[in-house]
Amino acid sequence: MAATIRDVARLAGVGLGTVSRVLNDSPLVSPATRTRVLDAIAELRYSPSQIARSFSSGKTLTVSVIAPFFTRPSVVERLRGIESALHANGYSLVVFNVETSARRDACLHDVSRHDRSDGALIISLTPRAGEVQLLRDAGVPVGLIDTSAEGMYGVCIDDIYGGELAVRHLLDRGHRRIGFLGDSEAEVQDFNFTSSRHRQLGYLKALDAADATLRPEYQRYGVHGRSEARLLARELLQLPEPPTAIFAASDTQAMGVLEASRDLQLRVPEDLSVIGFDDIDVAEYLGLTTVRQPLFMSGQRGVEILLGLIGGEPPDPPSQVLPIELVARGTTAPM
Amino acid sequence: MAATIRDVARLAGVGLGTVSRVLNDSPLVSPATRTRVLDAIAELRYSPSQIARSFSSGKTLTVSVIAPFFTRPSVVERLRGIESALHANGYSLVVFNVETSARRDACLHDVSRHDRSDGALIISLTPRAGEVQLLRDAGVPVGLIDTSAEGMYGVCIDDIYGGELAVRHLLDRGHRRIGFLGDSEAEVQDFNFTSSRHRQLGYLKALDAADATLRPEYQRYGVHGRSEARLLARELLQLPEPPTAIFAASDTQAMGVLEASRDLQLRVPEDLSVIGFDDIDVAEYLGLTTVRQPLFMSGQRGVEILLGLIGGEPPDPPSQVLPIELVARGTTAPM
DNA sequence: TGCTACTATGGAACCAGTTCCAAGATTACG
DNA sequence: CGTAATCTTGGAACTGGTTCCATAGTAGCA
Repeated sequence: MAATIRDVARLAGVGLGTVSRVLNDSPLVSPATRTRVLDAIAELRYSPSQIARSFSSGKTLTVSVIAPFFTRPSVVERLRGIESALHANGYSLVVFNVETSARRDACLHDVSRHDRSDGALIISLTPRAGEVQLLRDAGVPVGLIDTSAEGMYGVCIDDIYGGELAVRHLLDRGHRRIGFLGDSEAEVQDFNFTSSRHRQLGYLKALDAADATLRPEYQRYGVHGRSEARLLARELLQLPEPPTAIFAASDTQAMGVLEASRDLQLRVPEDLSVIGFDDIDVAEYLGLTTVRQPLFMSGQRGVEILLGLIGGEPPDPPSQVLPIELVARGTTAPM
Repeated sequence: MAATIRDVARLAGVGLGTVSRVLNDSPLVSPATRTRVLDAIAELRYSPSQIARSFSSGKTLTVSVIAPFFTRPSVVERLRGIESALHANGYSLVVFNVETSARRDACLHDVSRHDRSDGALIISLTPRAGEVQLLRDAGVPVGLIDTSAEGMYGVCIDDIYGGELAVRHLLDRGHRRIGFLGDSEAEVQDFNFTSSRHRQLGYLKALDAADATLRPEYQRYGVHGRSEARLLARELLQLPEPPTAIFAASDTQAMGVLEASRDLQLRVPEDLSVIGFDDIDVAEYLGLTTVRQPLFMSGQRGVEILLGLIGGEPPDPPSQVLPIELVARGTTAPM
């Protein structure tokens, strides 16, 4: 049986409280006593029970992270930022991977039960009005990453502006027939993802500002993934009057577009310009032009915000907007 | 203030034990009483404190996962398998990302403090003899994934055989000048990674069996990563008598080799055959020939083993070896 | 009817820490 | 030297569950 704080107290010949004080680095212990206690701790190879500690103090030093499809490169990179910042602050992270809408709802609901963790970070999933209310009522500290919601705190980017940035890059190079490829309606609804839609809004806005004709058939939606995007892109490229450039709502989907152009023997960027979003690791390898967002940093900032909330300080401003930038590589060219 | 089990007992007009029994689905409660308790629970919107529960029962329903470089695609895929299996069994996972040897040692040591979790899964990091002893003494259930150690339990693959498989594939296609590209000595030492070395042993074994001359200059080592591999591959390919095929110890490193051949205007597979290891997601996209190992399944199996251990049943056999297979794609061809 | 066996229930004790109050020891200072 | 202020210290009470023992109630059976 492992030693308890009482065993230590007995061996050191001091009281319970004194041992607790030593453990918590309280200044209210004389050096001599402290030494005696530390010796006893070493002798008994005592290590305090974290569970008992959490139980009595009410702090778990743990944060829950709800991440949709955590194998997606962009999500992984955010998680790395989160882990790094949490670890630096002595916190652990519990990961919940959301791959179905049922799990999404369950996770958001469970978070409000405020138990095993001191707070939660939610990646990319936008809480609906009712859920926001639930979370607020429960009083759980929550930080949003890659999304925002009325009355909640977090970090995000301006996806609309990002979409504009991408499409303006294409317009500037003389493209007028520009396709868009984004997430399926079902996915957007089920998970309440917002970024694909916002990026599309930016696309529409940029086209509008340039007086380019909008063609509904140039906008395609499919389940997020390379192979789905490949099929959609093939459809786009086989239209009677195919687009000369395609803006994919994510780098992963842009990879599907590249595959499709390979399938159809189209050269990129000579016959087709392709631009993605996120600047995930492989984008550089592929020479993919894309809109870069600070993924790692989003995780770090999310943690800062959340730890602030846990400490009782609401961040100001409530929602930080991180900078994004266009990274021009080899998959886009003038017409 | 949240309601406690005592509030529920009072409202339902029953004893503490009875409420606890209802919560734990004990059959020793009459239907009428159960209903009364459930009503009280609903009325108070009571939800049991997980921490208190863990504290008093000694079970945390949580598992720690120690993962080196958890952004590497292969690791992420294993994590997904782990999360999926843990969630199916009502467990949560706490992730520790190891990116330095100091953290590796700290994590392995912390696990033995058996506290916040019921057990641990260790990915790819082989415990050293002293660490094995420490873990055994601490009595913490531990499952190893992608590695094995004397007296410990887990799942792995036969990396030596995998290396042979890869090299035989090249030999069969007439290649005799075959390079190998693996992890740096420093990395292997610091983290005690074994797979790169084992794959190299398979490489040596296959070459030996084929009476192909071994050339020390054909074997290069560098920090795991695409750009490092790219540099090493460039060195290999600029030798007076360059290899006609390269076996990279991982798909990520194989991508570096592909970059290097692009740099040097070498066509793959016409001028150079390239084979990787793991069959990560992008391998298919790149048409990379590789040795596939069941990553997702390794996570699942690891969880099965660990939960068995937690339940008191040592797995038989102690170490499972998962099947691997060669996936021939477009980056390898006959000379 | 009386005795046994089993079901249902209440609640004290326990898990291992933290917190805080009371009290003893020591120091400062007039 | 006495008194107040400050520093140390001990330990009871508390956190919110689970467990288990004692007991009341009930059914079964001769």
